[in-house]
Amino acid sequence: MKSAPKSRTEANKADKHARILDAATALFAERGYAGTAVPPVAERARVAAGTIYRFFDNKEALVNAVFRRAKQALGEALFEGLDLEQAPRPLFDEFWARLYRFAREQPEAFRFLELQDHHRYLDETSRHLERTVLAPVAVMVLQLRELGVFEPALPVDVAMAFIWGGFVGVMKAERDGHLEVDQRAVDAARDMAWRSCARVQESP
Amino acid sequence: MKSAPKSRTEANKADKHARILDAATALFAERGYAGTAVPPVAERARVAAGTIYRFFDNKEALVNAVFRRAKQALGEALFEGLDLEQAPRPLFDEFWARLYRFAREQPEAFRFLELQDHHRYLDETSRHLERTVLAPVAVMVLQLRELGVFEPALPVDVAMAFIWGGFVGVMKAERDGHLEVDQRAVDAARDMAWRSCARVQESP
Amino acid sequence: MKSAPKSRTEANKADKHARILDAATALFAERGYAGTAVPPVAERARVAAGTIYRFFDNKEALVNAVFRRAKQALGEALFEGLDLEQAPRPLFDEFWARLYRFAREQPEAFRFLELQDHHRYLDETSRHLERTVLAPVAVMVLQLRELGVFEPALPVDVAMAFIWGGFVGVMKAERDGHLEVDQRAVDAARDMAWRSCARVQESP
Amino acid sequence: MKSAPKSRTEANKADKHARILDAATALFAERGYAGTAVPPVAERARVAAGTIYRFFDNKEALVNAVFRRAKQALGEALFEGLDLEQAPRPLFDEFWARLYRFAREQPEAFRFLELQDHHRYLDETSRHLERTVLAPVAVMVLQLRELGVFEPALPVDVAMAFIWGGFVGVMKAERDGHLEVDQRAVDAARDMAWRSCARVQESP
DNA sequence: CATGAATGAGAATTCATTCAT
DNA sequence: CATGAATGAATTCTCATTCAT
Repeated sequence: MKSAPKSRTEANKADKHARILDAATALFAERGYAGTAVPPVAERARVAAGTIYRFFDNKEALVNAVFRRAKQALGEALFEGLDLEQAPRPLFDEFWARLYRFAREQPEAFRFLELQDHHRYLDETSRHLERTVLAPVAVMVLQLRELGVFEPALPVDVAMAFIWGGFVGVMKAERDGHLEVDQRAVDAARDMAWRSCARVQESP
Repeated sequence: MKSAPKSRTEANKADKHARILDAATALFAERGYAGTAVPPVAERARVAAGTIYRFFDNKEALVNAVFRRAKQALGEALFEGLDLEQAPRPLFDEFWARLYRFAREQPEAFRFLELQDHHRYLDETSRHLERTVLAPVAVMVLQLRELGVFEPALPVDVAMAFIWGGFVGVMKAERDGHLEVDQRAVDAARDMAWRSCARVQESP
Repeated sequence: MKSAPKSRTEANKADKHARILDAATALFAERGYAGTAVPPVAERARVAAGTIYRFFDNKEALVNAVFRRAKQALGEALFEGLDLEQAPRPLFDEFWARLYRFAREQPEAFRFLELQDHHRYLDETSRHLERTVLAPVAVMVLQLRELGVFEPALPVDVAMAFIWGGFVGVMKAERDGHLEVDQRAVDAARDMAWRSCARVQESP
Repeated sequence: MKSAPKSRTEANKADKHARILDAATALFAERGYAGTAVPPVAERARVAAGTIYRFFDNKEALVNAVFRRAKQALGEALFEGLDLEQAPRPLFDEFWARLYRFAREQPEAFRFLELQDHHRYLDETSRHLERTVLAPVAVMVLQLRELGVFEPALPVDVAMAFIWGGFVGVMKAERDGHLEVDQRAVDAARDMAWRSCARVQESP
């Protein structure tokens, strides 16, 4: 539990840090890492350009910080307080709802995470986070397969990549104007995701 | 079929044009649009930097040309000579095989198309192409739905976005080292894609 | 003799002032004026960056203060309590020993004084000091010349410049790794300096 | 032997390279390395700022190039065509005259070489040059000592450092306004240098 | 007074584009 | 036409100085 803000100064400092990350997330999401200059980030964060370098060693450190915060936020949005004891389908539905909520509530972080032009600038810590944050999904998929709910031959890694990609594809299609993602569309995508994994009923 | 080369000069010219597009595709795919400088493109294409500007007005025109060629190549790879009269599942399997072959044979074009940091630089012609190239897929999905092979409630646009996204997700996972895409994985992904759309068998 | 410290506060203040000058001398000596940033000076002096500006108007004023203190320390080291009544050679030897002691005991001040990249920032007072501190040496040289110990045709200003330069050259050669300055080397240099001025014995 | 200029373009290129080195030498000599910004160098060389980076990787590479050219020019000025068979004193006088001519004809290179604030940026090649260029002087001093012209106890390295330092001290005193270096002064300094090394005549 | 976070002008460097050859 | 050296605006980053706390 965070204690009350220590002082105006410290609160302010944390604030600036967050404002810089917010601004960078939004601009990186919009224009890509290489396409974003530092001064616009500063301007959006309402700080001077030099201030960014008080918080981050360089642009690369900044993009790593943005990445980590976004990835961690995703992990929390997906798993914090998630009741793993539910029945498979309700569990899957809640997972999907959380995914969608994240994409809606933190669209910039979500979009940033899909982007790829910063991948070459991620350091080892970030790459490690990349690998771990979605690990619980792997466990879920594995269990559902063991339970006979999912296809027995379903490769876990392929399933995760396919479903995540499918969700991203739907959100991207919306951004590109090919699609409007309303509740009906989200539900349709969720059902596709489910069916893509679910064990096919044998006709008796 | 292309007509015979008019003259050594013209052949040479066409060659340079292609080399520039090849080089730009590869570098854009690797580093993103903003992350790629023009001189390295020239070097890789074995032409002088100035020569690029004889063929393309500026870097933006170049990326549009790259995009169009890649998108068109995708369209051709997917649909050229495709026998639409096949039974649904074989048709789907062939479609998937073609998709995979494109990703393997033209990895740079494929990767470039997934990238997003050039989207803001695409002109109207390119955006139009974006919308039309995959239109035949929409037709396919629609027909399969009408035939009762696909879920009757399946929204065509969501289905396309989801499946394309799923495929991209799998290929991306491979590039990110999360996955090795061998024939088994491709088939697994294909089956997921099919199941995600296929009408669920009612237990009688 | 300094009067007793007025109060804890004032003593503290004088202390900070001295620490800042020490830090600045060391860093200017090491990296040059333009190559030294102010914050590292503050850090080394264990004060805040802003504090430096309570004592000195700006970086230029700081370097002038550093220069004056160093130059004055040199003057004191060379002449304080020097017995001018000694015979010429012992006097010269003591002068040389003092010079060497200064270079060893206050290496940073000594090195700073040789450096030249701050000269353009010196103000009139500093430049005046530059001219006066070594004035006693001129007197010494002049007297020795009058006494017939030094060459009658020896130009005083050339002699001073040459000998000072020679000493600096030897210390610099040590810093550059061309030379190790032990007692033997110091003595050799002293003898060179003496001979360079001393009246040549006519062979009878 | 250099062949005639290959083409206007190549001549121009070599020209720019030289102009940049000239400008950098002058400005580094005047303001020091850290005190000199790149654009003024470009302006003085009548090229664009970016052009400097076509010839030199960065400012550090530039200062190394400046150093090498200056040091080599010094070596050539001192030793090219020098008749080592002359009698000791004439040889020494010619050496001194060459030293003085270099200081007068290439004052910026000479002053640059005395400066110290670029030493930390010199690379191994430059440092090596530093050590080798004046090696012939060591040989000269050694021989004169063997011949009994110089003091038998004279340490060669100290002698070189002292004499070089003495000469530099005289030229620096002129620049600082303490002295006017005319022929009489140069000769006086030369005689000091000679005496500083020469074997003292024993009174019989 | 002392602090040190913040500033923003200015530094080094890159790169899209031009143009003399 | 093709070239690639040259350009200079724009980019990343630094640092002397200020000022709220």
